[in-house]
Amino acid sequence: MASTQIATPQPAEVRKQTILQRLAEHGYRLTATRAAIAAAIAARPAQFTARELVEELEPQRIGRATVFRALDLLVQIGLLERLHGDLSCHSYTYCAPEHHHHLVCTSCGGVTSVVAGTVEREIRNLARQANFRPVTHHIEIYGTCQACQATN
Amino acid sequence: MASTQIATPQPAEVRKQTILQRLAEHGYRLTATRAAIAAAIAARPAQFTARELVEELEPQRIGRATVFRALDLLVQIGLLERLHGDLSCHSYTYCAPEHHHHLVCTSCGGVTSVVAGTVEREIRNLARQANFRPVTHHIEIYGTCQACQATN
DNA sequence: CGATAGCTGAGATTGCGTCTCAAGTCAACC
DNA sequence: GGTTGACTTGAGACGCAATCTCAGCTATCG
Repeated sequence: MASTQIATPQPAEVRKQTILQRLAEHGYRLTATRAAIAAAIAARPAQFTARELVEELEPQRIGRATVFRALDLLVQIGLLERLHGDLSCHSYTYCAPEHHHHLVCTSCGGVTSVVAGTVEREIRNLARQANFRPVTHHIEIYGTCQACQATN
Repeated sequence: MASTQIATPQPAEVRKQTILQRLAEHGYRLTATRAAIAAAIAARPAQFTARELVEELEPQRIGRATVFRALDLLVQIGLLERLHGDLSCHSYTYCAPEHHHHLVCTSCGGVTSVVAGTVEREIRNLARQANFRPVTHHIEIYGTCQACQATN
């Protein structure tokens, strides 16, 4: 097994079903509202903000509070992750539950997840040299994805 | 030169002077208000929030807006950096302008800056494998610093 | 010293995110 | 197939950080 894996994105329908299944597994009820939220999240190509989701779902009479509750739930379950862009506070991205990092394209906004064993090892080395006991870490790499490199 | 360097903190007075000098270099005026803000920032041991700074400076009749303007300025110049804790949105930390990463102690809140050549290299490798052209990246490592390990 | 561009503070304003609570709905159990 | 109880929801109020505005002030330069 290579130390670096690039996650292949799932189609929207699969993602929606995954979200609903995971909610059920964790003992949450399957409601029409949650299905609508799951569909909206699954349909988004990459990262999105809470605000966007709220605006998209408002015409369907789904309240702000409900959207925020659902986002929190999904972050907790591990199906969404918060990203920390420098400008707007945080955005969310759908992702697999294992530990991984993000390649964020500043041109198209696309997010690719990678599992990076080598980097993990170096992080641990680094912390040890500073007598620091690492618990968790965030790595976000900003740049240009292959598709956007081609079009520019 | 080792690939990993742990930055040694400067005394507060030096930091304050550095801030004022940098502002002048960038063509900004040196005012009593900015000196007070610089002193307040320099006196803080580690990371701090905008709110803390505002509260500290309010009794001196320094307005909210002014503090935020100063923070933005210093981030732009590269003397402050925004950190992204998971809970409260962002906090600031004083830091040297070169590229580096942070070891954030979740117990005492202390921030240590490290320059990590090896990790940088692995990041580039990782991006190359994904056909991604990296421009910048953030690495934040959360855990327990040496002092806090001892007291627990 | 005088002019002016930059800086400042107070308060209004915006907007994200949270809280509350009554009403609605799912799911388990009979 | 009903009943029950706990979970879920929407609307609006709310709290709070951050931004905006604008009139007055001041550092800097000539």
